[in-house]
Amino acid sequence: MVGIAEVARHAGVSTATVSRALSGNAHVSPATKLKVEAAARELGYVVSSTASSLASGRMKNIGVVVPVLNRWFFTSVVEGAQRALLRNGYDLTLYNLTGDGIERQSVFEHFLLRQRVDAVIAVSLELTEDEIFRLHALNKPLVGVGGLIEGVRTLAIDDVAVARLATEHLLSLGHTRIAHIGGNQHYDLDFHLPTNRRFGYEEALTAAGIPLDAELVEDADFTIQGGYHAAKQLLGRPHGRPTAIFAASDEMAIGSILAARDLGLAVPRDVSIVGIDDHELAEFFGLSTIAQYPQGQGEKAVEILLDRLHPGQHDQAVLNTPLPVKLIVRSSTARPAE
Amino acid sequence: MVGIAEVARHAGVSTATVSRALSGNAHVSPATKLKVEAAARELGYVVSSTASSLASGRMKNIGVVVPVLNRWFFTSVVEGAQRALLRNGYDLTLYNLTGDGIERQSVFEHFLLRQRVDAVIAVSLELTEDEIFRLHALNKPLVGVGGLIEGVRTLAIDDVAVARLATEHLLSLGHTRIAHIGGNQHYDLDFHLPTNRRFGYEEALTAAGIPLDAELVEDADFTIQGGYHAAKQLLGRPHGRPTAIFAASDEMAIGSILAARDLGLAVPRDVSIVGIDDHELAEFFGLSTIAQYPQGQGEKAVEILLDRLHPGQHDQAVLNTPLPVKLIVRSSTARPAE
DNA sequence: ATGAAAGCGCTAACAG
DNA sequence: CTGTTAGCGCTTTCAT
Repeated sequence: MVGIAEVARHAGVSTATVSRALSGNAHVSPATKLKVEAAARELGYVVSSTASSLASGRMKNIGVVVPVLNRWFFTSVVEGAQRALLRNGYDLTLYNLTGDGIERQSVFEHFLLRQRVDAVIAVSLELTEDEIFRLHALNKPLVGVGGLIEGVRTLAIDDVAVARLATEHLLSLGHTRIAHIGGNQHYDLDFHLPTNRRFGYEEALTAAGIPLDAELVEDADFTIQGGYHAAKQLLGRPHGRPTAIFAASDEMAIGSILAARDLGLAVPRDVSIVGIDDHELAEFFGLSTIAQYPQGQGEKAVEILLDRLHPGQHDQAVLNTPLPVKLIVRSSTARPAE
Repeated sequence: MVGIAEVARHAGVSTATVSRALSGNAHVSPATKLKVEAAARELGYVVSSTASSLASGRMKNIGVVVPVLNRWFFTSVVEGAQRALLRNGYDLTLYNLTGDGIERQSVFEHFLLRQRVDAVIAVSLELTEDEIFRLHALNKPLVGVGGLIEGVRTLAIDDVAVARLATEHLLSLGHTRIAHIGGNQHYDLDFHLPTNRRFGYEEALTAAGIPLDAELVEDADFTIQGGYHAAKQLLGRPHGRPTAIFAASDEMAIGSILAARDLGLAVPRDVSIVGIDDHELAEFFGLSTIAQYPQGQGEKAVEILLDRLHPGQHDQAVLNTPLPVKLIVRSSTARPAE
């Protein structure tokens, strides 16, 4: 393995200069910089990250903690974060907490502590007090995505507002019997998200002068299957079938579309359906939805972290932009039939 | 940050002994081992991975390279690998090659070279010669999952055999007009997989004495949407509609089920459909399929790598077991109507 | 079984 | 702007 000393010799400078020239952490005359870069390239030199980290205290690596990976939202956030990190020369160490609990515990008690990461992104984690304590004890920049963490800057769309918007879309079309499929209390990825979306739904109805009806609310687990079964309950009832459903996620909304079809109901003629996410399948199913952009959220989380790690090199305006959301009207929503 | 010296002082031993006691890399008397562990726990000592790596040359970290993350197969492999790694005290550094090409190049030319990983898992990558050369030049244990790499041990199901099995399932039910939806040549994640599955399909038909019919083969991109459109072509034709479809992936099979429904055809009465994967949605759609177990593939890849890193501590029998696959018959396949 | 001490390869004062 | 040099915190000979 070719080391810094060899590069220094070839370039006719000291190792310190090589380090400076290659890392850009100090001024080096353009001429020597070129010489050094040429020597490095020629020899195929790549800095040893362990040696560099040990000496500098910088890891050029950030940890991303997710509760599960196999969900569109989480993988999208990770993809976005990865892209932004790669651009900046950072590695991404993934910690997936799925499993029997031992994994989870060891991540917090061991893995995150061994000085491997400069910062961490916590995605939609519902954390215990102890876990939050441990995260803060790392004393490293920390940002949450999609789920709030006590005392931590978190990137998340305004769930109440988004749910209100989705419901208002249905109201504006003339619907008054609007059902809601939300998460149940035991949906453990994030406790508040389902509750907030339900609030938004209720707020919109109340503002429109429509009384709440507990019969029109079903719980599900944020999957297509869950949405399917919940929608069957809602749409299969003999009296007072809703003319529209607002599902708290696109996957549940897609399940609802499939349930309606299986019951012989046409979407949107017999029932309008709207979701939240703009999931990759939303377009295929013609689903009207409120888009959120998880890849962008992942990228932004990285930018915030890098700004804390290297202050002053980033555009504060960008860092403080609120997260975009957008109503996308496709063919799953329409005025109710007479 | 509490260091090894402090632990040594508390335990009344040398730093060398602490290192040995905690890493298990050499014999330490049970008594002192206990003392050291107690001191470490009490002080909340966790070894600095950078210092440890620099001194030992071991990173306790493996790199996982994927072409995209947001697909069931890839995330499943990563989840499996992650679990196995966590159990063994290893970190997982993720490299997602999705993007404009710069990312990809920098992963091979820079990231993998900086001595961060002890080994790498390459998932379903179609690599250029140069990339393969670079991977080998790392001189590190390397295993492929799902896509073969020149000169590298690769975990992959036997695509030809699996496709044959799926086709034979349909044949055994009495189908003779069996269509196939496979990947097109430009499906760039892995060039051979679609081809091999098509071979298996053709082999089974030929063995059954059924002539091949190019009209019954459609290309798609391995997505639900792609499968939907391909199936519409197949099932919408006025003459010679197939009575069964073998799709090279569950996502395409699910698309086919949706296409059949949209055409007013009942599954399996009017058309039988079988896929490959046992995707998380397969059960919901009642899809008959050949299951492969990507999580298990990820775990196994890790075990093979760890065996190379620490020879002799692993069960060779397990390492050499072929990858399991299994025909799962649900409600999307049946005898053809008279 | 344990201790002393020499690095691992690089970065960052400090000096010039 | 560049060179000299002292660590970064741990592992591993080499002794004992």
